[in-house]
Amino acid sequence: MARKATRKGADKTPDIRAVAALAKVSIATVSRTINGSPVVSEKLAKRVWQAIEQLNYFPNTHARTLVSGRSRLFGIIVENITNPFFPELIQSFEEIAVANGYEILVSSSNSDPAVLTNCVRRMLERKVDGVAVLTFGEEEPVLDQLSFHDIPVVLAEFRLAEPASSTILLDYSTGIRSAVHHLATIGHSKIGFLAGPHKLHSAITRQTEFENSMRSEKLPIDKNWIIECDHTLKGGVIGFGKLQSLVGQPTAVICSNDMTAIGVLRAAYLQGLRVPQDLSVIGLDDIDFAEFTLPPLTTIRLSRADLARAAFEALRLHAENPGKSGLQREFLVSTNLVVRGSTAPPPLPN
Amino acid sequence: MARKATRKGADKTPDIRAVAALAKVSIATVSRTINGSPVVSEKLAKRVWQAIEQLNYFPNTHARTLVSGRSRLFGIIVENITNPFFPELIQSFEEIAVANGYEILVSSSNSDPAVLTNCVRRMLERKVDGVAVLTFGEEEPVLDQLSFHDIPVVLAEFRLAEPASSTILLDYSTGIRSAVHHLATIGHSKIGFLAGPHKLHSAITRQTEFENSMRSEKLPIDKNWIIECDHTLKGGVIGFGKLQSLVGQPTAVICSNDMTAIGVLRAAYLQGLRVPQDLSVIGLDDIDFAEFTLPPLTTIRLSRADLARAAFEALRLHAENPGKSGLQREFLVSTNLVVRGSTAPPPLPN
DNA sequence: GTGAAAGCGCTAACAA
DNA sequence: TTGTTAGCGCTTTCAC
Repeated sequence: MARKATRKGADKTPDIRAVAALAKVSIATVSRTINGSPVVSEKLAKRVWQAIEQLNYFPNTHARTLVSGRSRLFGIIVENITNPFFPELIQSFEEIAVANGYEILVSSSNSDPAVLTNCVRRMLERKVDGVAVLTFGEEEPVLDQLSFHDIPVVLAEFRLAEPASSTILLDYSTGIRSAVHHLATIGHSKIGFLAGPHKLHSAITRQTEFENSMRSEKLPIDKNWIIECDHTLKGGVIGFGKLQSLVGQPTAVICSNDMTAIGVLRAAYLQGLRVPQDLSVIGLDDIDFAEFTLPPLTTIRLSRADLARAAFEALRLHAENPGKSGLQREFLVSTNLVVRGSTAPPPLPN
Repeated sequence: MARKATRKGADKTPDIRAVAALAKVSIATVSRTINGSPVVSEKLAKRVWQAIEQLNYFPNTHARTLVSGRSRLFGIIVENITNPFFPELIQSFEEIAVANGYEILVSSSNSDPAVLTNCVRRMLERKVDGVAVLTFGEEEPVLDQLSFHDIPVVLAEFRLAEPASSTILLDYSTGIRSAVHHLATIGHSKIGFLAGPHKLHSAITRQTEFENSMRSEKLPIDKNWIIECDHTLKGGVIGFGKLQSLVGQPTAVICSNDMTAIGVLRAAYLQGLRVPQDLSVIGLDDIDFAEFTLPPLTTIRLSRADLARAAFEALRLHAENPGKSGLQREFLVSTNLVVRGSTAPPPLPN
């Protein structure tokens, strides 16, 4: 309010020159002060900071970027912002980025290669300092474009030859093995798996890990009980429907993600099946909502915060050491089983 | 792959000069061509486009912004990206923005004024061409800052004197009246309301609209049945608990948003109350998930797409006509009742 | 330790 | 119609 009176059309947002003039120093000194250069004398620095405060000055990022070649912008591409897993991931990533003086550009690919390509193009235009491609297995179409421009990349479950790239490995094994073991322990042997879309590497990996775990537990794998879904709630409903139409039926279902599991919960309820008495259900992700399903979902937790932190650290490492080699890293994000209410011993055969 | 071979360390991303040289024209002509200036001759334009293609050139946004003063960046600040309503909103906003050559900067305020202030500051630094503040009623702390810099703003349910601002009015009335009327029609007279946090204007408005509707329907308003929640699922659970602890109890509950309603659904279930036979529940928002709750949620739909479009159009109008007056607009986004399975006549008194 | 000056890549005003 | 040129606001040599 007081402000509005102060500001009268003509005067524009102050620039570095205005600060220099007010502090009676050169613009170079202002720049050095702002950037924390150790050479400026305390006396001048103080005058500069005072002027900055007085003018309510802040540097123009675009000018900075133009000359320094660094934008302090990271791109993050997710598969689908509408799946609760991703907002939670973005939230973490943003928090970390902002805390470290970076800004983020978010895009969802919606599983469409054309959209993905466009996302990357736009990020390139904005001169991002790095891109986290967290689409979990659809990244091919853009890898070339990205590495062609030498821009740092971090990928999930995908190794790239580029020196400015790192990868985040998801240790599905621990979580999925625990899940299968948990079910085996309480007496299940007929376990189905609702997979994610096979075009996603991660979906394949999860399924493979499930199969491996079943073998480890010496449990039979029935290929009919492995059904490809699409990681959406509706897909879970449909997938479970297919499972039900089979003659023999599993007593437990592990799902490739939580949304699918929530779909199963819903479908089971509508068919009069009680979870967990009649059917055990396990998800994967542990989205916030998993705690609140009915019954609360037993699920394999994949920490968004860990993922976000790994992605950020990887990008920062590359972005802040341009051209340096030997910086490729592999981050491991683990998974673990969270037992809640959707699993119980199988019903007694009648 | 082929690319990688092509690209050898030394050569950098092409700039406008490279294009000009290859096309044998001046950089001005390249600039004009790219920006669709009608004066360039077809012949030269063609040469320029060829060169652009050949070099895989794209303009540097920061340089453009620096000289033109326009960033083609819009900021969007939401309350909490973790509430499904907002990702859906962001998705729409992004689609529209990208289709129109804009990029977006997303931030969530998390209902924290300090965070909000910081968001705005960062957006100012990035020189956004406008900001959509869709926090639904917590915007005060930043209004000053924004208008001080003459940056276009669009707000929900809040009018600003600034010429470069517009507001989106939410017509809660239609939807809420329909909801109350719907309940009244099927026989409810004891209707409770789980409100949003009172620090949000929108929450107050929704509650007021509920009270008005009750009066219109000549239904009694019991202040004990109006409980302040926080627009989260957990908040809905708690709020419903409070409602249950009262001596007289409503036969229907309208919630200030869907997450609250989902909380009620959950709490009711755990208490052995059947929805809709024992209790009718109505939400507000119609998030994607509402269709999949058990039972499917009857709710008051608030279109994210409409909201996003209004916000974008408002911002564009101001951004593309800088300094022009008479551009303030008021957009009206309507609401309407979507009847699904969570409402039914009240139980007969026994 | 400080300042002058050269650009970063582009647009727009002005000349031709 | 096209080209030349002056900056946009900043960082970063290079002198002093």
